[in-house]
Amino acid sequence: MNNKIADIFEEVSILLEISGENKFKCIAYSNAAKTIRVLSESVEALLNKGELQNIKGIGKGILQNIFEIVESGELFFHKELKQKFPNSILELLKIQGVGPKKIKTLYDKLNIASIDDLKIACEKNLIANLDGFREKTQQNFLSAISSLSKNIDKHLYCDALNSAEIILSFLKIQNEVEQVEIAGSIRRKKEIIGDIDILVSAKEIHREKIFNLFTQHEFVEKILSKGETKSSVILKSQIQCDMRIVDGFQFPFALNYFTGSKEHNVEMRSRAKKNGLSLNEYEFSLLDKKNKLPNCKTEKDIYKVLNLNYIPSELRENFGEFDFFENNTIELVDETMLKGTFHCHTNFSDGKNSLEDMVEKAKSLGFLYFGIADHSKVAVYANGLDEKRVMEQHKKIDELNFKQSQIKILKGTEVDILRDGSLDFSDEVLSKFDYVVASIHSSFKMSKSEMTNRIVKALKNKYVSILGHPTGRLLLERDGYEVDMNEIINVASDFGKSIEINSHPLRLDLDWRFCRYAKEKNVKIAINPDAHSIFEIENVKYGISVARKGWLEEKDVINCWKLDEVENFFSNQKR
DNA sequence: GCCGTTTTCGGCCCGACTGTTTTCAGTCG
Repeated sequence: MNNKIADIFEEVSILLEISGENKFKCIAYSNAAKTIRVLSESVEALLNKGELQNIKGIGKGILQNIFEIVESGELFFHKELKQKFPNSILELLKIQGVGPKKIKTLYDKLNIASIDDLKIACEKNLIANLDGFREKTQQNFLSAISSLSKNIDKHLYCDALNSAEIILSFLKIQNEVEQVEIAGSIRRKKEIIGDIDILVSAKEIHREKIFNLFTQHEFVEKILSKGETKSSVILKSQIQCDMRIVDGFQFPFALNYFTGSKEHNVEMRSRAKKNGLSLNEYEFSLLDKKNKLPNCKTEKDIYKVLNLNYIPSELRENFGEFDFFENNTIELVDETMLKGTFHCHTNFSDGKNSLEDMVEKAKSLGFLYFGIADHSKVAVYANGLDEKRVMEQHKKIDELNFKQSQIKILKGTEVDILRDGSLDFSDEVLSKFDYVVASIHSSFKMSKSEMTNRIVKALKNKYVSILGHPTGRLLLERDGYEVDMNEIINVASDFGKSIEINSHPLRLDLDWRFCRYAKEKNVKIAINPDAHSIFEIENVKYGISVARKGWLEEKDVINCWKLDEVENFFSNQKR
């Protein structure tokens, strides 16, 4: 229900904008949608308890609307708005340079209500004759429509990071560049990245040269815009990259601003105002001339002026960080804290490398323990192990453990959760492993409640230690299966089970948005690479990013624990 | 439509860039 209400409010917000409504009314609906989407309790429950109206951003009008949707399943006001325009009209927003105002004009004057309509109108040269539109705008529309079909507006975090790091190293060696940092959603470690933001500080006389070096570099495919402080390009990797250059003293302000998120910035500026200051991307300025202008050399100083402790970039989503950092700080988990991992495949099933090679790689990464979890027998496509081959693998692991003591190899399995929630090995076989990762690899299309029950049943098996990739999503490729993640976390909490953050760049599943709830419920997290080769073991770094973004600390992540603590955790689960 | 440590009305974050204009509206982040 929460998502349904959020969807409706989001659409209302956009449709009101297209209708030319007061923009703050639109923002109010959009804010309400965002607030409702991230509630950890259902709207119905909050409504029953009479607590819904206490939530910031939900006033009298929105509350009435929520009540109507809960009661009748729809919102009359929303239906009425929708009837004013064809359904397809919202897709026009996907086009770069098209916003609500242009949509209104295009619809009123030329009856354009879809991307196809717009393309045809451009090709017929109809746009260039509209008031406020000319030839250039028409060309831009056509080019934006063609990039849309190339899907260049969304990228995996790892791909965007790789491209960004190439640019970063190029800029770092330029003499004219004083400071350079990756900002934007990469710095916030979002799982999906729209574009790359690079921030540079340099003397004004050098700016033009740096912009030229950047835009004329061989990694650039196309220049989108070039101004005095900002330049945008499309890279050969098909990712848009924006670069800004500011003065040295402006750098912390600009870094903070261009890291975002937008929602975080809005709150920063509103807090500045309450402190008699105005904040922009370059500096603080005084609203009340009687005050003294604060001196800020770092981002930490900026937060301090606003009576906040330093907020790590990953947490800047206006997701509760402002309340928390007024009086608290947090030391987020980081890569140096990892002592091992639990979900790696070998060539016993569908991994590319041998047990020995995988263990050697784990040693080289400084791990103290290393869990093997090959597929179970039903995963025929992945050469899953039957009971006999499990025993062979266990024998091999015992031998390797006997031969060396630098790293402890743990015996695990990634057992399939079958359609009915039972597991692919009997309890007797499961009892022979040090730990068990249980995952779904089949029958994705079940109803939300069936899928939730399926996973809950598996979690209740006393031999299950860790729930693997809890939604099965493949980012930008396949949505996860429908599942009530709050309920899964509740059950994991009741039964002392761990949930995996699968660190494969395509998965990053558990999603960071649920980590904080898991932490609240004392559900421990395992950061697992799901490695199918020695190189993929290093993917744990992406899992660390998710964990940081999900507010997790060393104590919340079992891979950060000592070997005996981990072994105790697993054996206690079986009691 | 929401909100309040200058409260029940009058604000609501702020600036760069583009493309259209000839001073600015729209979009974007």
